Amino acid sequence: MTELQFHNSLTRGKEGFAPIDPAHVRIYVCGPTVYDLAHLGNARPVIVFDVLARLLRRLFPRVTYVRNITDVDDKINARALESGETIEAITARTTADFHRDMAALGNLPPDAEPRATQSIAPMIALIERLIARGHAYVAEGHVLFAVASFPDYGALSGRSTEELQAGARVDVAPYKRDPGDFVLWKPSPPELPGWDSPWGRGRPGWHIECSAMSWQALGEVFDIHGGGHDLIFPHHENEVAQSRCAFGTPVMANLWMHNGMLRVEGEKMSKSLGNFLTVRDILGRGAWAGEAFRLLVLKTHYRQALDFTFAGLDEAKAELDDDYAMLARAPAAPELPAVQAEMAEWALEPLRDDLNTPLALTRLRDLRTLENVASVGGSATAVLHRAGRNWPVVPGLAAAAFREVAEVLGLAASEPRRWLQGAEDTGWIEAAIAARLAARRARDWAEADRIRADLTARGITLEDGPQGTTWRRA
RNA sequence: GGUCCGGUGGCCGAGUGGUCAGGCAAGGGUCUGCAAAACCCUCUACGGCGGUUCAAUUCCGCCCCGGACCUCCA
Repeated sequence: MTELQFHNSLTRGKEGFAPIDPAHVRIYVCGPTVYDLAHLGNARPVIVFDVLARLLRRLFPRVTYVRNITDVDDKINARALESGETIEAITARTTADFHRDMAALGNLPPDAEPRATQSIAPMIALIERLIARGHAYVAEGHVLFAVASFPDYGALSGRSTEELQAGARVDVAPYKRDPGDFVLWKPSPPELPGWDSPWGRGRPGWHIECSAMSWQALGEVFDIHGGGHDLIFPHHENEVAQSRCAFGTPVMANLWMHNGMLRVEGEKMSKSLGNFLTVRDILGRGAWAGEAFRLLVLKTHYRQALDFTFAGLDEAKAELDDDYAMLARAPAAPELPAVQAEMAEWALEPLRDDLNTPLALTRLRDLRTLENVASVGGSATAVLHRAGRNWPVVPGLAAAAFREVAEVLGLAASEPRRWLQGAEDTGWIEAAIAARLAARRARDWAEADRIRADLTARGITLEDGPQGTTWRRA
């Protein structure tokens, strides 16, 4: 059995994973800023860490997965100013949209979803602690983190303080002691959201919320912190500085996992390029699109850059069609729990090695082939050779293992018939099939073929099998 | 410019110091009244140049190409 190991951004290498509390794994992932519909780049970390959470739940007695909602941010303020909609309305609507979109991509909700606006008190407590310990200072109504007070600053992103200073932009606020110092708290004018604080009415800086919310939900030090690769600097670097300095701990989280960026048709996704795609845009292509996108994402290792293409989305749909066709014809699982468990473990094993979903998917496809061989006919030799096992080829067995593995990946969650045939009224199709059956019994092949051609023209594919004729939408 | 990550067959995409990735597409076959599905076969690649090694796509160096980040709201 492969040791459970993950790539740690902190050490830039793979490490064996052992939770601080073996009975309880604690994960924090940076969630969305709710000012607009989720785009494809937002969806990737949600899918990746959903699979991670599902895997860990299978391996450990208890998992707490926390993903925040950032509902105080200047992007939100700007949006409210230009649209006239209230901040509360924007964040409430966008949060609901986010939940709906993520569910449509097959993601389970996190165990806790704290909101920044409901975590102001712990943020203030944290900032007070940082000031008391000499890691933060007040200047012109702002509270700033003093980078120079934290020797390990830059360790996560792999930058020295000198490099950071050299890279500092020209406009450094004059009240900063050091160009790298960042805002913990800033003053708010009356027209912007604000909370009373020891430093006057104000609002939090970007980074402090995650330190506060992870602390509240998971404690001073926890197991895994995740997010997009672009968050390593400055966001995560600053989180680490805040949390470690506030609590005097050697780490904030033991393991830092970052997913690669998503591109669209070979280009960076941006509004100016006109290739900005929201999750909604994808979902609008059909009932199949959410799951197909999920598969597309999982086909690439999470740390690699992912190039989204519509051709790739269609290919993912075609693969799911075949998965569901197999599931639809597979009989109930035979009573061979030990073999079934072995098959599932074999397919799931790559996930233990830094969440290698592409390899797990390859093995999932091998389980599909195994089931097809068992229930339709063919040779299992190649698959059994790859697996290095001599599993019995019994109808229903590999399909049961397939379902088990697919559940960890959050795939194949739909009812097969529904996926293949849709939800609309299908009486006319059944009638046509009956008419064709009558023609075939009468050996009237011309009429039988005419009926099939007619159905084909309407996007219905017929499949004659030993149990009669079934159909699916093309 | 700095730091980091990549370059695999028509496309996507794992992995490995030497005997199999896989998927999609394409071609051929088995099966089928004809089909579809399924299964089988074919297509045998690892950016360039050096180096280490009995052996490198896999390790090392250099180069080329691509991408990410380089802060407090552009």
